[in-house]
Amino acid sequence: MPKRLTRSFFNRSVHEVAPDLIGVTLLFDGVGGRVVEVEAYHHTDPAAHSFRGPTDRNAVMFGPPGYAYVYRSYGIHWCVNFVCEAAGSASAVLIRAIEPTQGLPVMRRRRGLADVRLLCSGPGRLCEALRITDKQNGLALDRPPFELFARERAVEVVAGPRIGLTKAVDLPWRYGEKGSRFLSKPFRPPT
DNA sequence: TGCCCGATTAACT
DNA sequence: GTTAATCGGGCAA
Repeated sequence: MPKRLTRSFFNRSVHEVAPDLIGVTLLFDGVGGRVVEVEAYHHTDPAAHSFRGPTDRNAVMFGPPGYAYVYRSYGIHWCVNFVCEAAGSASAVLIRAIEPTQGLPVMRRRRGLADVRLLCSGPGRLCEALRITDKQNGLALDRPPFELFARERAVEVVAGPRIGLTKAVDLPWRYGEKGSRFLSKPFRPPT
């Protein structure tokens, strides 16, 4: 039986937590799968929502670690982050892609798609498949409806630049499972 | 109050 | 490769 992650998993540097999340199983109401792609954001990072200080929207990022920060992207999609480090450090990991393992029929229905590779391969896509919205903003990650299970086998993690940014575009703070078919975009192989 | 624009996605050419 | 969709946050005035 896989081991559940506790909230203390997140009470570390966001740059340790982010790669450690690859291979972790994330379920929401029993639906989800293995995390295969994430990005790290830190309050000193110009691309982070917390960079300019606390606001109504990013308040959860300034709270204690182990909670979900959900925001609206482009007025259309929802994206979910896991808050890390000590309260007030305002750092978080954006969950960008999941390899679906649990609840495939309901995810297909919500997404209106049959192709398993497109169900959760992107931050907006996975929130639609798991039905995560702003109603989940601020929820604890170690309590239902969230469930997190430690990885059961080793995974090979690769890093690269984050996606879709106009600031701090070169920081290599995107992490993913090497060779996964469920990434939102492939990682460029080292030259 | 007004204006610009984004941690995206899908549907184009 | 390019672009529309769509709207709240954040900042200037």
